[in-house]
Amino acid sequence: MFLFWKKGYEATGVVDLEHATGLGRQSLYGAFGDKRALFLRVVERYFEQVLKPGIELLDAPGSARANLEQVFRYWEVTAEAPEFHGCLVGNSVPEFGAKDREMSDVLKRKLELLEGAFARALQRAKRAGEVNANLDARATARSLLALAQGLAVVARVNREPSFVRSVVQTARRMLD
Amino acid sequence: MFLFWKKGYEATGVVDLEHATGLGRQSLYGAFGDKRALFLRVVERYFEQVLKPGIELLDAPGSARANLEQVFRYWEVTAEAPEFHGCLVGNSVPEFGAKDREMSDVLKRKLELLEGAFARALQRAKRAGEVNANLDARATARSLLALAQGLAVVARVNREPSFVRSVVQTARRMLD
DNA sequence: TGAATTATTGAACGATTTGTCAAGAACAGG
DNA sequence: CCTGTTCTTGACAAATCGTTCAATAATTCA
Repeated sequence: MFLFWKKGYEATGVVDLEHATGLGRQSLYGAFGDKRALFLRVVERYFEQVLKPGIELLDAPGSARANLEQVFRYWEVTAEAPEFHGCLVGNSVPEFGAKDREMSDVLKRKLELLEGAFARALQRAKRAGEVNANLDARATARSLLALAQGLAVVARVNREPSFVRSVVQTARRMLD
Repeated sequence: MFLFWKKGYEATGVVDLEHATGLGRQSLYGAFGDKRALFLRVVERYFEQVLKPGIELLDAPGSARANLEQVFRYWEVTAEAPEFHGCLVGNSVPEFGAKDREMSDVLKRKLELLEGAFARALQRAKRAGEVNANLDARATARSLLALAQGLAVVARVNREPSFVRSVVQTARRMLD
């Protein structure tokens, strides 16, 4: 998973995958079919291990606003980490967007699930009076998604921690 | 330029470049050196033709707030266009981020120039009382950059015009 | 016009790509 | 212990990658 995450789909060769997994070639192809199918599994794995915990955190009972704040803090610690490779889903969008509609749809669905979780948390925070009452939950959820994806892209080249903090600060301001 | 923009660096072969430019192979290599050098030229060209006009628009005299609004409208029309391929710079970040620091620095500089233009416009709008007086120009500029890059990524798979409009609406709200 | 330089063309290069084949190792059940 | 199945290993095949070579065409300049 980390190979695809770090280097992207095309730049990762099957020989790299062999070294990373320890499996031989025939085992890889026997188990997954081909490279593309393996990548699909990796996307699912990435969603389960990275995005889904965030979604569950947003849906966790208690203060939705506090949940959102925790997600923002998660953005900070990951994007400031010395080895940050953005979001596997977002990284893959440009790579498949022009030539693989099915893959694009898979990626799109993952982003939609994240957007939905943001929207639910915002709606819940709104009802609890934890965020601005005039806030458009749907539009804000979409913007938080875009902000996160943009942060994932820009923070890969701009390594200043202050950059990440500026963006996260704005994310917080969006709720008030 | 459009080939790299649409398909990315690795996915674009030199045979594609021949067909796109009409030039023969030796001519391409004689004129640019190699594929990577050609891509560097393409990035410069993209900056001149796409990003720089936006920067100049932000720096244009008159109402800075109006200039910002015009940029937001530009986001809308481009991201909603039937053939939208995101931002060449942002698309390239994941592709080079893990293996080509020099290229990453080039991409980083392009994003910084955009961020700087946002910051100047925001500062100017602040002095003119066209935006919230408590606004942190630097942080907001960084966030507008991230929002734009995120929009460029997500809007490639989520083709609903309402998505783009939601994000742009939030960008406007960030100024108040 | 003639000679020298530049530009273009098609073929070929070596390296690397994904995917497959076939032989051998480990293991299962009877 | 022997046979049949599964798994692993390395080599191989076909295609494509970026790049270069060699020959031809075009152009420039005296």
